[in-house]
Amino acid sequence: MKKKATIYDIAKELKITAATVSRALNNNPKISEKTRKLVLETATKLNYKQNRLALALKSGKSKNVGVVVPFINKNFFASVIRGIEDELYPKGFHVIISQTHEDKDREKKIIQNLINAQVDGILLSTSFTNSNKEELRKELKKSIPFIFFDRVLKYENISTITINDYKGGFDATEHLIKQGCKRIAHFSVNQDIILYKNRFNGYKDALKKHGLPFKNEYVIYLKSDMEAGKEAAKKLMKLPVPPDAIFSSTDNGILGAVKYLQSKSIKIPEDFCVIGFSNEPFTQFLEPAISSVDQSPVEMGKMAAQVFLEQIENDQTIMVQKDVILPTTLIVRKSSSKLK
Amino acid sequence: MKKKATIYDIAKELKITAATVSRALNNNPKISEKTRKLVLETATKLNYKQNRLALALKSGKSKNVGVVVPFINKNFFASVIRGIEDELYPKGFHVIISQTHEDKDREKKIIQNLINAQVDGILLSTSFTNSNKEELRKELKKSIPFIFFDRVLKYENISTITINDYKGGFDATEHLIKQGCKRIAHFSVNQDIILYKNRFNGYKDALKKHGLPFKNEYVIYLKSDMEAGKEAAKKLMKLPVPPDAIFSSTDNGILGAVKYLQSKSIKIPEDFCVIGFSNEPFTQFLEPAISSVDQSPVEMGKMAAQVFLEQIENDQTIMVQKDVILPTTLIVRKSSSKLK
DNA sequence: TTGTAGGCGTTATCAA
DNA sequence: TTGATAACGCCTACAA
Repeated sequence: MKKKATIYDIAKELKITAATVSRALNNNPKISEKTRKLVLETATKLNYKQNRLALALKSGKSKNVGVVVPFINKNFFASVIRGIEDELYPKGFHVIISQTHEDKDREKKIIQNLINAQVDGILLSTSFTNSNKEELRKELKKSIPFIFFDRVLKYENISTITINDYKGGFDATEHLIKQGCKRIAHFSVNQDIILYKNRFNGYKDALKKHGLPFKNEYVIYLKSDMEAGKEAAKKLMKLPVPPDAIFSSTDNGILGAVKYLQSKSIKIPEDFCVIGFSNEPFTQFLEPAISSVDQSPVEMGKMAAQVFLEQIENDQTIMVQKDVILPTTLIVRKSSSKLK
Repeated sequence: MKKKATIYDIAKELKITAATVSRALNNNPKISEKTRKLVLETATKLNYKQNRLALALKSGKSKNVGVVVPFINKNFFASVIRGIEDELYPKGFHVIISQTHEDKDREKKIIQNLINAQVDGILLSTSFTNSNKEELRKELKKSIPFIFFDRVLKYENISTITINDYKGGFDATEHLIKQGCKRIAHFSVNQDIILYKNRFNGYKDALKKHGLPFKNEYVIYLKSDMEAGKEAAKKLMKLPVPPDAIFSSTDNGILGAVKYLQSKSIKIPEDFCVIGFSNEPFTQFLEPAISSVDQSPVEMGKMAAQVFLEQIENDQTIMVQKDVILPTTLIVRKSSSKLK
């Protein structure tokens, strides 16, 4: 358990000074080949490793970025992080992850902690609702780039990466209409999170475009889990005029609905069409396979990382806001394929 | 984009010295109430944040830990990381994640990078095979704790967290036998990864215990994906005497097998029983729901974190090796429920 | 080409 | 109770 070697150890060994060692290690041109070679040899001999902490303190750049998500063990977020890490690792950045547990206070604390740790930027998908927007603003008035992805809040000078939730909702709904569905219900979630509102608006506008009436009783707000989906489907099917299709803003919700409908021997897609959102892995394995809207989460992560890198590079200039909207892809599977 | 405040800024503001400010901020008893209050007020006024980097350099403790996995967007690893972060965050640690992409060279480099970044410990699930054991040893001879989880290599003084893969394999196989299956096949993976070998051995011993013959042609080595599972099942069913059950070391493998069997109108579980390993979320949603062996990945992460914390605390004493073996849980679902 | 010296932000030791 | 100073490991003017 011996102490780690420093440039001073190398210097002492060679009877030169630490500055020279530093230069040799950093390929500084102003140094003789002999010394460079000698230093390099001694470095490996002593098993020297550069202390990134010292460098970070000196340079003011930690080469760490913070990524903040509600939970990491959710396929969507894990995939975004995959994209971020894939993109940032080759540039020498380390990715620090933190989970908010959907807790506002925890989120705030996490952001402060990351700032204290001198991360070079923070990429986050918020648990905050708009009501907390003002409170969060203070934290964001820092000298590092913040980038929101997926669950975003709009602030001046803060970049965002989202998917086109509106179009995703619109396309999914229009697809159901084109399959001949006439009474399309919608599962939504907390409207404080803007992306759910956007999907909802896409749904409404698709109905309008095709002359279908919007009915309040066909819209249900539920948590994103299977049990809630079952309950919601049950409620819908008890209506005097039940729907003949559901567009759900979450795959978990539609999963519950499918299970409920199957338990009532309602045939999908013949009698009832469904489509979810997120294209979770399980949707393709079910029988029937469930149509869904793909969000390409890995791409989202890469894009967030790229925007971050851009902002880092232009640090001389003004921090420029950039709002990237990624396209969605409608994945049509059996659950909504009524027509041949 | 103003510069961050330091304790010197506070000191200057109050016409005292930085040392005093430091003491006030750290609740050092040797300080007057007045000064403490004044410092605290000025700190918030100037929006002072402690620079963890400087502290880390000074103390030699970065309060960061590295977590190394093949890919983060795989449910199992994401869940382990969830457990790790949940456990470590309250203790003030940040979790840095890196992905090896199953690439040995990349893994080695990642470990070096993390050490350079002065992490206080590294928790990893390796991509190395035993053939690379010696090469990796050098990296591990450092002054920080290393902890292997799930995919482990055994070294002296390095702790490991695994599940009881042997018993998981044994229980799964025995369960199939008790359901009346007589010709049980096995899907395995790369035998260089010890956990697959252990599951395999559990399978063999269960057969032996119940007097069933072990047949080499019933064992197939495949990659963990659906397509490979389909192929493997096809191969098995073309045998002169095809099996009547499969115990697979991966859920993805068994998923492919189920799809193939269903395409051939073979009834599960009536005519054929299957059981997987890992209890991936999708297994419970399929029709039929697939039996599997649960590995409680979140628990594994928590345990890995706890072992790390123990080793950090005892840093005065010898680093003591600890091999934790977590229990598996057999999850019986329809796919292997032949008996009523 | 190499050495000297200062500083990044903290804390700890010793003096006052 | 407070101040002065050194140290953590590295880099970079500036000087030699």
